[in-house]
Amino acid sequence: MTVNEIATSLATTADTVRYYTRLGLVTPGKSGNGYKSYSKSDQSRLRFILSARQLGFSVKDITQILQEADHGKSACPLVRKIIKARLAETEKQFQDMLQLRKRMKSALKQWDVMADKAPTSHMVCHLIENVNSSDIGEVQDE
Amino acid sequence: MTVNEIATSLATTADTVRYYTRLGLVTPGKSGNGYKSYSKSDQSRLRFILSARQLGFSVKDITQILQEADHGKSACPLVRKIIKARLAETEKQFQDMLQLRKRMKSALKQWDVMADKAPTSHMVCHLIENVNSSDIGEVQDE
DNA sequence: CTTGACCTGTGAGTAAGACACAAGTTTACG
DNA sequence: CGTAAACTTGTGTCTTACTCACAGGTCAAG
Repeated sequence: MTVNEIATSLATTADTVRYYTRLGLVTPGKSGNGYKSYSKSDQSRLRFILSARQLGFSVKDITQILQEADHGKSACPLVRKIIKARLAETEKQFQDMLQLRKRMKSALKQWDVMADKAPTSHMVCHLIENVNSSDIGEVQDE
Repeated sequence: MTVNEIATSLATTADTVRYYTRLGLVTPGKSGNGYKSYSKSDQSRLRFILSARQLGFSVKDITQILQEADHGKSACPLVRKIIKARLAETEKQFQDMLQLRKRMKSALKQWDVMADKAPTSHMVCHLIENVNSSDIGEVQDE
């Protein structure tokens, strides 16, 4: 299969397949014309990669996992370990994003009743500089 | 003030201040020794930048806003416009992250009762390849 | 034989800094 | 006064996971 064929068969883009190929995660053969030729097992491998990405594994994680598997070891213990770390990260990012969303919504609300003003030397935009962080629920240190 | 002084006064890092300086968002003077010298108004400007970042504005957004303000125009209309766009983006990312978290949690749960297996030519790690995506679509949080 | 659609590899661009490095400067101390 | 530690400077590279651009090779149709 050519790049485009395999990409569409996996519902991804040719560029993405080329990217993983470039990193050496898949190693297609060459057909007579010099084009890369992807086999069924390349397809399995790519399917694995795409599934793992969907689960929040980084490409680096996947590289590691694939290396284990290529040495004949079971990658499962590593997979279990990594996903726990990634889940914790995602949880953190999730909370951060929740906070950000809260700040943004609160700001928009406050701004509804505020006028536009011209900038001064010590204030660029009073909307931003005067955002009421106690409303926003932000915790300042010191 | 030196880079470190202003950075700590704003609870950020010297590298971040240098980054914004590099982009030309602040233009400190030089003191005799060639070190950059940040003034009170540089400090105001940096405070504005950091506040805007906290509200989800990109550095590019901020560059634009600062340009308006430097031409003496009120940046408020632009600020209002941009934050709406950013809030929509954040909302999208938030939903995406919610989905990801759901997938991750569901996978972890499924894997609890699954054994480790060695890889085969058509399967790298059955944990990932056998994740039941229909389950994933309907899992509830608890 | 030409046209246009496909393919190739490589190089650069993205966001927002973090980190490295060589070199100049200031401060403290013996 | 010498020097070593602890600062500072600019510049350049690294990160993620692709995405796009480019110059050129290959192939099927007319």
